Amino acid sequence: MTEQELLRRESLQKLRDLGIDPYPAEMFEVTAQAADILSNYQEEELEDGSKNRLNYQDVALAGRIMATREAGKALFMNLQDSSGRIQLYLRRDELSDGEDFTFFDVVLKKLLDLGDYVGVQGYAFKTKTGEVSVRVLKFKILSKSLRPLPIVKRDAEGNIHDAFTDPEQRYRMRYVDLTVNPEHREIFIKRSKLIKTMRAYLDELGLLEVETPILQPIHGGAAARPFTTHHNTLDMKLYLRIANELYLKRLIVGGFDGVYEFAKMFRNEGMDRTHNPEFTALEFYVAYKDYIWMMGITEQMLERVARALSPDGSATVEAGGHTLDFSGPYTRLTMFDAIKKYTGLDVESVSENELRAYCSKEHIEIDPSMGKAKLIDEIFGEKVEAHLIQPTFLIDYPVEMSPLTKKHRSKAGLVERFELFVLGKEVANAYSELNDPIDQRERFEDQLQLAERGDEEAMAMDEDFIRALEYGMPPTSGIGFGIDRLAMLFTGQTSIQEVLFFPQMRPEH
RNA sequence: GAUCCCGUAGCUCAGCUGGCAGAGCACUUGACUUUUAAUCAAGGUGUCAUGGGUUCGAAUCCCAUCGGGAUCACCA
Repeated sequence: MTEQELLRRESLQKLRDLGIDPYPAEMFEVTAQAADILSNYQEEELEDGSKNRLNYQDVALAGRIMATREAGKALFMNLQDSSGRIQLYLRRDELSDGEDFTFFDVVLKKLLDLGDYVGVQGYAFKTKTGEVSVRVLKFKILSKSLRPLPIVKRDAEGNIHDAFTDPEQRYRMRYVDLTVNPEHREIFIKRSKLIKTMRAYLDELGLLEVETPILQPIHGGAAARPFTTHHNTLDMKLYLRIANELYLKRLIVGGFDGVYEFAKMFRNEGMDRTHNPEFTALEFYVAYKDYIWMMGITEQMLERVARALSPDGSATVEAGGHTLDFSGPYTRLTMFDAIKKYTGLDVESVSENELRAYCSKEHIEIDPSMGKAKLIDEIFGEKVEAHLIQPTFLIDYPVEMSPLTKKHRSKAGLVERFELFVLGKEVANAYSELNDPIDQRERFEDQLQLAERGDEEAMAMDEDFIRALEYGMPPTSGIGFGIDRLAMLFTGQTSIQEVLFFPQMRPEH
């Protein structure tokens, strides 16, 4: 243990010796928050120049002590609660029992440490320098802190000194990060608001929030490598879901007109600043709609999110050096037109071999297992994606890349699918869902062939899903949003770890 | 998975042409009844990530390992 930890344990024992419980059991009733008092405290000046305090004259607050400034027989502290920080002013004569100054001189000045949780009762006032503070008449220790917090100081110009910045420590000890870096709290509050706004919108649309299995016997609905686990009683292999799409569509088969799920997905793939092994998706499916309807819904929903998260209610977001405008309608570009626009290449009229030649010339990595559709996707990823800064719908994908999507109503070889790109990144993926069970079986069979060709991510046949479609699924449109990506976008973060409370880390020791 | 950078006090960091382990904040002791990066006086911080090597001597140079970050590859 370090010197400071030993000292804190000694303080703990001394408190007990004085008959003070450092971890009392009974609740402490809080009647006010720091931010409320700071923004709403009022006083009036009387004719004789004295002040008449108008509100918060009997308040109880609780939180952590984050700074102390001793001034002889007076003491200033900064108390931090979940709303912010407020200054406390304590006087020895007001916190002592007659001539016994033990509580002030020993407990408050010696045994109290930064980071301790305390509860105080008193009244709001303004100090000589004009700072709204709480004059403390009763003071109670609620929980003793045994480790020193990093001390982050902010000077009069707002410059931060000795910030707690090491990403490794911030992620491993997020509780410390959240305590000392209020700007990081804000990211998570915004994330929560993002999800709340989306949920409210979907509820208004009349969709039903549902939950579907995380442990799945077949990992369907996306192209990705799964985590595997084992159920002892059933003695069978199970997969952590890589997607929930096939389950949500079963619910549409079952007669729900619209369902949504905020779902943790698990993918056993690489980790970097935009990928965590577990991540959150919002998926929703609505009967009797198509992908064109879904584009309109997406525009409405994201515009509402942008306005809810921006301080002034505007639909624009500053991120990655751009001002992103989420008010619809967004640009709609077919995949082939997008490639033509940014490369001049007309992928529709060229052969697979010509595409291979183009990729070699442009140093785009390809392998023999790739078909024409995959080559087009590679070219798109290399040459187009990064240009799609403002929200853009990319529509009408080759059928081979989209085994769960309905064939295009008028364009042969394509499907009714769109992906939404913002800041060069995909944030949503939507289709008119394939509901023809015979076609769906053929698509799964094509996937099996891809698997035999060496594609590790090809989808597996799901007989029960086919059976469900055979009973009949209404025409349906569905979409999936990457919630972490959206959170990054709307909070201006470039690393997924900054929008996850507990990003995946290697073991510490 | 590959490449590069980083790891020194509780926190932020300096020290790296090899020669006694450093600063600010935090902490300890004392002064101060409206301070606020409080101030003033005095004081102690340590497995220099871990293990090995070179050397009279290693925080410093070399090798390996662990952890993190950035870039690339794969993916959402």
